[in-house]
Amino acid sequence: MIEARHLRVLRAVATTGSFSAAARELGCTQPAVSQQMKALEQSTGTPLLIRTGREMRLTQAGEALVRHASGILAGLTAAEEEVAAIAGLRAGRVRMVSFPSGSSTLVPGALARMRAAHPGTQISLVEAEPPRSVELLRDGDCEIALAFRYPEVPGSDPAAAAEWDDLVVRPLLTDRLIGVLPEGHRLAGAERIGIAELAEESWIAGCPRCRRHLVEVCESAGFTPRIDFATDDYPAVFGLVGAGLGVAVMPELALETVRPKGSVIVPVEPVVQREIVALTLPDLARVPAVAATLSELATATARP
Amino acid sequence: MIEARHLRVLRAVATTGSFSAAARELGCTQPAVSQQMKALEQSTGTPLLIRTGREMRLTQAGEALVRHASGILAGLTAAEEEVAAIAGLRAGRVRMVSFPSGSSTLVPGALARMRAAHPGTQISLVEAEPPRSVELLRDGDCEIALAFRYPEVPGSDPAAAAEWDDLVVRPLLTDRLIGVLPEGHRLAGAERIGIAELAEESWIAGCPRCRRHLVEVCESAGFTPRIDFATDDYPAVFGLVGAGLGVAVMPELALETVRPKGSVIVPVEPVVQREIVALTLPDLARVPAVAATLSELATATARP
DNA sequence: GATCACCCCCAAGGTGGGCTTATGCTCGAA
DNA sequence: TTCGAGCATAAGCCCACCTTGGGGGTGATC
Repeated sequence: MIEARHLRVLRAVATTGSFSAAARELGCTQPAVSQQMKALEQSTGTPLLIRTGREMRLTQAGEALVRHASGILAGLTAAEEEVAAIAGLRAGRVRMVSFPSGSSTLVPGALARMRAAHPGTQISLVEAEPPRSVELLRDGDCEIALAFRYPEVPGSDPAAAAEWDDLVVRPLLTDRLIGVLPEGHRLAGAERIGIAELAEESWIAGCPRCRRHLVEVCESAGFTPRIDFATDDYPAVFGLVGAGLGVAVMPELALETVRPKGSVIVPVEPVVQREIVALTLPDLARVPAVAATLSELATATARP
Repeated sequence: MIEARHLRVLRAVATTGSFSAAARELGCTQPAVSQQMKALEQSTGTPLLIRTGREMRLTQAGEALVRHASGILAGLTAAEEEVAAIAGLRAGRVRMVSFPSGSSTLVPGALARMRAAHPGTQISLVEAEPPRSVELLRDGDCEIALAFRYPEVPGSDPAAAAEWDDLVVRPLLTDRLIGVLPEGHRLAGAERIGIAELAEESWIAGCPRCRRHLVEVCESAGFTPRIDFATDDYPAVFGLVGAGLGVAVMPELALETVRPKGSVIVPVEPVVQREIVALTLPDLARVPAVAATLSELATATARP
């Protein structure tokens, strides 16, 4: 087995013409060069150098090795350079998956800053809801998944909390849920309302996880919500509420891109928060481009 | 510094998909693979593998390394193969230099056997007299030099004996010198003649070294030969002797290709022998193709 | 749902190789 | 002839690698 280190030494000996000069060029002592060449000749089984006292010449086998050495060492340095480019953020690809209201608000700024800071990196974004996005992450189809989670409601199934225990969970910000009522609702003018006050209302729920959490919160408040509609399209929620078909709770973050029409928003008690997090795999968290993107996401969402 | 061994392991991990399978393929234990990959990741400074519990995937940097690995490892195996071909006598070049009467007699058979036994080798031959041929050898312009030497005459300069003390000297055969007389010479019918009987003759000498030795031998026999002609062309020697211009001594080997015409050959006393040897450099003597050629020369000249 | 098999990581021990320093030898130049 | 340069060798130290043994986790199977 020829080692690349041996080829490097052999090439230095061939170009400089002596062991001592090669040692100086390689930054080691002359016996080190001497021993390496002896080891290389032993591993190849044939002499590579001719020591004539006057000068150091190559045998035919030595010439063959030197001829191959340039290509091999060039390949090695090219590989090192490419890896170093990825490690040094001069290259690298980050595929991000985000849930809809996150991609429209949190992500763009972070991506723009990432591109500006590290022009060589390629950041892509697709949208997917949390269960699917985590699946993409685990399957290797993305590097970062933006997801959200609700605080655990006492008495509910604790399985959800362990859902991401093998992932790196990086909290980005907490998003408060607010109530959405029709404009003419009896509580539309209230400063804040208790969620139990909406026990008799018809409810419009969001995605399955949001819906599940809504039920848990309502049940801990003493009632089971009557859910007539379920959609994770926020403009549709506003439309349904505005049409008087029910009430809803909605992440405050959604309001940054969707304007209520025919409905009013009211803070609800108890304060329900969802936490928006970035998820990645432990190994990926150490990939420079991924780490940098996570940092950009964190700073982009840091609001004092 | 990326090492070829690491690339080999990484490629095995990438193709097999697990450390254990790679270890089986490489013939080592699984912790060895694990440690090698850790070392490689540490030397590159970035994760290369994603351990998801289920399967082992490559990061982008890992993919880049594997992509380069094939070329690098192919280059290494190609280099090993070429060197192995030279070491295994499936390739290799031997440039031989011989003095004229050697090349016409000793060499052809040895070269033919060499070609037959190792068809991949390339044997070439050029002619040069000993001082020049040794120079070619020392300058790296040939691998084997055929030369001859005379036994040291007591009282003469011992420098000649040390001329080749840094070379590998492989004796091939000893060549007896015989006297050449004109057909009508008074001693032409003798069974053998003492060299002192030719003290008053006119002499025809050969190459400078032959001439020098002739003088030494004659002087130890009590006379100084009168040398009127000097040529190392044996047919010319026969011509000169046949024309009655003098007497000569000549290697018996020369008679194999040159037929005397107008002259007779007579053994002389004391028996003067020259030793024909193959010379090479110590390092070259260990080159397989050179060693094989030397063996062929030795067996070709072994006469029971 | 429990067990089994597989796979990976970690720690410890032993062995081997590589580098360095120091020394001797040879060769070529002044 | 002396001096400097260069290579080889030996001894010693240190690091790196490999192996063995044990533990934790996961997925499949009964």
